[in-house]
Amino acid sequence: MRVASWNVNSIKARLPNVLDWLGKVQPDVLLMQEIKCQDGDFPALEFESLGYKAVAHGQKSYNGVAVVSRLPIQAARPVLPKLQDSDPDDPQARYLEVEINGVILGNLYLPNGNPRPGDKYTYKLEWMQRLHKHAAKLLQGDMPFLLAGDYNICPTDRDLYDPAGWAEDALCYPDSRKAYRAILNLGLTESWRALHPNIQDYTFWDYQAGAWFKNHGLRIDHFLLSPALADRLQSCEIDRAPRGLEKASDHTPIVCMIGD
DNA sequence: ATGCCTAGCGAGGCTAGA
Repeated sequence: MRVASWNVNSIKARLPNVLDWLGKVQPDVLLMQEIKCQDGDFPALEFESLGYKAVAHGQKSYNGVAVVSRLPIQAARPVLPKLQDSDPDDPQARYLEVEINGVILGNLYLPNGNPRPGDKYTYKLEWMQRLHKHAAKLLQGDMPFLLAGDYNICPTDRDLYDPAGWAEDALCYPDSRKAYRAILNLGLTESWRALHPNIQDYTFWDYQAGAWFKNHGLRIDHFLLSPALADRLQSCEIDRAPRGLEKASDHTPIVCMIGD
């Protein structure tokens, strides 16, 4: 099963690019983040014409996640559980979990968290606690799973072009990295780094200041695999090509090959 | 170092992203 993740930065603005890429790369499943539309406005028919069924969990203007799959989607759960039942519901559409081929795929758009400190950073850390708790629960179950998407976490100083300049940013700040490592330390495998221990690459380049041209990027999109799924991991590659096209998203796709 | 881009909303210049 070939599974890809891509923060598309608006599915309406990116539809031709995404459809072209699907036709070329032919993943079985694509997890998308920042679709920036409500469920009813998601262009499901265009994906169906390529043989992909779509499930969207969106909201007006911001955020939003969606899964398209050419394998049957056996279940879909558009919610990351709260820490406490008494906590208020999260109005932001950032998580959509599906079951495909006996695998749970959690598609996530983790909060950016800037400016830090502040309410947005507090929300980021709370959201990561929720993800941590949910990962621990999934590990107690029988199904292999992955948690993939835009983590808005740059795991180490090797994962960006200018560590000193970004040290205080919510993507790199020690508390952010610590919360991310705590999730990994439950026993999950970050697929790209596991297979590429010694190279530097990125998944995001800002639109501004010639960041793409200068290769000023960050690696913030990740696949975290449960132990059973990590055993089946065959490859994981960042596909830079879409970032260089016209009307590109500021993120580029990452693709995992999972054996049967 | 961040708003030099880009997108949404909606109709002018805000918010948001990383």
